[in-house]
Amino acid sequence: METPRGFRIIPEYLSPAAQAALVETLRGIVAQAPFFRPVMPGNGRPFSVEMTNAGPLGWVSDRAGYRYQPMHPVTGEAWPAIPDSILDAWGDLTGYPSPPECCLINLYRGEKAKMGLHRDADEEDFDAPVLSFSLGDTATFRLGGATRRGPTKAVTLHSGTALILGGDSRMAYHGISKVMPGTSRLLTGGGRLNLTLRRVTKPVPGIESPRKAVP
DNA sequence: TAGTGCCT
DNA sequence: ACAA
Repeated sequence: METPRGFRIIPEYLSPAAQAALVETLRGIVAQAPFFRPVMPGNGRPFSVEMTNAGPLGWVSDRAGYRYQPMHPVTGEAWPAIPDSILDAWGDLTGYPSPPECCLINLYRGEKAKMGLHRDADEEDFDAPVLSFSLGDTATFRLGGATRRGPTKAVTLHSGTALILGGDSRMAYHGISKVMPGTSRLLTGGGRLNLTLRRVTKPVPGIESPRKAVP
């Protein structure tokens, strides 16, 4: 298949030291917002991955549907803040003028943990790219096209790899078809973490919303 | 249809 | 393909 122009993959974007530091930060986030297992809308079938979020809005799924919401579905607490290092990476890699509002954290444990073909379509803003980072065990990512059926391309994601779905690939179907247990020692107890950053609401025109004051 | 489970 |  022809690779879309807005699709970018940056192997080793995060150094081993940066990965270790990020995992440490994520430990704090997970302590505040524990992983939960979402279920499918309607039939209530459980996901094979566990999830939590950081940022003003978190992505959740339950029998009622997919949505973004400001609180953890189990604890009712607000999501923790997105780490500064991740916000910096968003600016660096996307150049998008507004910050991401959701950092979805997916945990893949064991051979059965997968993510079927889907597309990120619950946002209001489809202009912003989707940025994601891989941590821990190596995985096979599949990139499809504009429909759920049709050919897909396999992309291997190692720990530290950054991936961007932007432009003509923003609405492409994609998923994780396989995770190879034991291929990384980054996470205690093994497994794979994926961080997905998204802008959810449309930025208000004229507001650049920098998070650091300009001296 | 962000699900599983066959089959080729 | 499935079946809600």
